[in-house]
Amino acid sequence: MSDKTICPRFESALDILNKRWTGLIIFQLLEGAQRFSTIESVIGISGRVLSERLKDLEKSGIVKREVYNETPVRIEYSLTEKGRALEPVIKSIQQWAEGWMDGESSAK
Amino acid sequence: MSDKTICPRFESALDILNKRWTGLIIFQLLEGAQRFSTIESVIGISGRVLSERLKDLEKSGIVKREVYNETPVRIEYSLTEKGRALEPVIKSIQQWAEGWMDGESSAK
DNA sequence: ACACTTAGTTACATAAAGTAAGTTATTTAT
DNA sequence: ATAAATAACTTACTTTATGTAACTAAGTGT
Repeated sequence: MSDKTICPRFESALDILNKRWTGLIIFQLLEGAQRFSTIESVIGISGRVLSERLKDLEKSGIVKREVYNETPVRIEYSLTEKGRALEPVIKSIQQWAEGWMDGESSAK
Repeated sequence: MSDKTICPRFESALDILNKRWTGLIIFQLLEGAQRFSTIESVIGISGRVLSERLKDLEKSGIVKREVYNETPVRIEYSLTEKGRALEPVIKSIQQWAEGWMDGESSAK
């Protein structure tokens, strides 16, 4: 009731995007549908958190989960239209990174 | 030595941007230089974390800290050129948010 | 001396993320 | 038939990050 918020939509967008790993997951899925274990090993996230993030992203309509009954089962995650609409965001971060980051040294 | 990274610059950019509060702090500073207590109350971050974030952002050259010896002392934080270069990123998030988020319901 | 203001910091509590082993279901190997 | 393998998770437990609230330092005003 006293939650003053400077820009509600922007802030709820950040609630999603500003979580650890979300950016990389979306970046990775922009390459196309991928399975759990691929994402896990490519971006180096733990299975526990990847599972959690994918559920969050599915719930917010950014990611779609599809089951293929092959053997062993294949489950693929891909971006929805809403998710693909994030491409300009990712691209703008990339452009900034190319212009201003020096690959090596950084915060951490 | 085994840290496979899909895009080093992009990932180090995310190391900074993808931290909680960083997006909002930059959004807020795009309005102009501001003091600690203003940022703290406007975005609703705790002093402990704000202090930590501002130091990180200063270290990565995104934010500049300036001391004015008035009384009581006034300290202003503002964006450097590198920081202002993030405006397109913030704008693209805003555009996405306007097109795809519905102000209210969202991931918690 | 005492209170007030800004800009922090410190100590402690809670929440989020990392690690590694376990689960379920199905298939292939022995 | 039993054992091992694989994918996609989940569970239990540890470590790290964030939140809360009280406290410090320096300068002014009363």
